[in-house]
Amino acid sequence: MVDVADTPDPGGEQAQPSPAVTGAGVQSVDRALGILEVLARTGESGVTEIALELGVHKSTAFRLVATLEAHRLVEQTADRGRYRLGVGILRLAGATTARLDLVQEARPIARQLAADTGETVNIAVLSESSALYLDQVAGSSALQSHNWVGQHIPLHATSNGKVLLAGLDDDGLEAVLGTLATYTSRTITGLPELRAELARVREQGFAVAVDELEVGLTAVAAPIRNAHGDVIASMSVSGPSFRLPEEQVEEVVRRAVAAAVEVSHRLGWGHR
Amino acid sequence: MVDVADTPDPGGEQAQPSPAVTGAGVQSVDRALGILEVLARTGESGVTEIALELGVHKSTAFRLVATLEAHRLVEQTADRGRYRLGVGILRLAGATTARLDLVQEARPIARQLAADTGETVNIAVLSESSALYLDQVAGSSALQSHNWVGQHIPLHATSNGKVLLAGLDDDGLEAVLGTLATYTSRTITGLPELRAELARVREQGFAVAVDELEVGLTAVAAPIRNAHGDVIASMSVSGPSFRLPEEQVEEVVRRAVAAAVEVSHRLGWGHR
DNA sequence: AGACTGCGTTTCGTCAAGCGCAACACCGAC
DNA sequence: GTCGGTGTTGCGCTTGACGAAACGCAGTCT
Repeated sequence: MVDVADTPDPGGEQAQPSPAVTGAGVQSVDRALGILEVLARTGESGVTEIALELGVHKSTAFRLVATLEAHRLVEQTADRGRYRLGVGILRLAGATTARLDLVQEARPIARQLAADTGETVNIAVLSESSALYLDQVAGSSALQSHNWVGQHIPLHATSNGKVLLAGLDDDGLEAVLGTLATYTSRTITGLPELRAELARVREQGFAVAVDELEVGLTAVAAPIRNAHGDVIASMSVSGPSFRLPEEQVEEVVRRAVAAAVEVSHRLGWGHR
Repeated sequence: MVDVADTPDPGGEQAQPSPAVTGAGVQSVDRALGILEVLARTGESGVTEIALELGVHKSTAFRLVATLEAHRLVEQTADRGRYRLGVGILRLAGATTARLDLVQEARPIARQLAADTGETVNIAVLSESSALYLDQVAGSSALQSHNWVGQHIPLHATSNGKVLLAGLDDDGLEAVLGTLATYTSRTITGLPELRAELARVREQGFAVAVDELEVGLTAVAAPIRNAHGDVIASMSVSGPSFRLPEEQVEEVVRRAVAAAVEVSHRLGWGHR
């Protein structure tokens, strides 16, 4: 057919081989997924707002959103309203965690641990330079308490994070650690101090964080290992500091370590 | 050519048993989301398999998968391996659950249930070896029972409690159960009888309690589940026994179960 | 060993699918 | 009323996505 190259290639203007900053493959899909991320960040947005954020036209954003809506990944608040993430995400997330034998094996034990201690139990893995929470079992009260699943948490200021860091070698540590942000007066911000703390964690087989991420929040964590002995995840018990005084932390640590060991066994660690 | 979405029809797109993509919208996005659904169903698939399932060419499927991978929504098992859902899904889910509150999602449905039955509706969760009532919607009748919100109620003598217990495994059951106090002559006090009753509850998907906590008080309850299928709460309809004769209980049970299922769906429970 | 078959991956020319534009319906505020 | 804002919808044009075929690599059968 006609070669309507109105804008001919101006001489040697090679197309940049990697023009896409976002690592784009299929662009419309890329944009659609961008919409999901925008909604995850903002919680709720209108079509115009989304279009602005993505740098595309309103109508484009609308069509993408409509497609996402057909799959229940987003939903609109009113008949003529803004959009937010929908339940389809949750169904996919359920399938994601169901697939992870880690979560499968850990869940009953986590539940038992939560029942024994009366506090919230979390399971986290290392992901993209932070701790990603895979699963959570609420403790005594407040099943509606804040859900951390899917959240990214700083590594140096949490018991889970310290356990995960302690499982890395020096190279891995350097690759993962960024700047050590300060959250409270007790947050470990110096690299030497952190290394010392990690050595202690490695030696004693658990980590404790009191008021390091948030004042009044105490957490203990223990490593979960795979068949090779690598630390692949961390299991934590956390609650308000007043409910977890020092003498009780010992008992909680004992239970948490035992639970983590049990999960590790189920994953094939130290068999026979 | 194909008319894109003659009518958006946001309601009737379910129950397409064939893996064929749902249709309307931006085609490539539609296919990409189809891939997510395929992976959610199969747990793990190769490019060729996905392409076959979607009815597209291998290369097309690959490009879509690669785009999804760039956003961490899928990941491949090995360097040259199959694909499965990734952690990006969990991050999105975190943003979704952040706004999902059990009480908030359940209240409109509970209100409808109360209106339909004319009786009081309660929502309870497991907390510290008893049932904690989170919310209550009064029925239409003048005869009101007192407000139970915030109260801790014995697990073995209420319909809500039995539903919550039925959601536990044996270990959890043992951890939670104390002594089975006697409230009326119909209270279940023997552990074997309770186990049998819980098995029945588990099988039929609801619980009934007549005069077990208090003479003259009848209640039915159905489980509310999260995305993993765990029983996280229980929704009950309760009223004076004389207003809930046996033949009417059937109808109330049907409504209560339907309401609980609806709430579960809003919380991401699959299985339409 | 070698041929063969399967996989995931890459390249490339073609064409229709998706894009931006602009107009639309609708709502609330000045 | 007008204006500015929203989400929504046709419509041509072109860009971006598609399918066919080739490629590199691992197993596996002969």
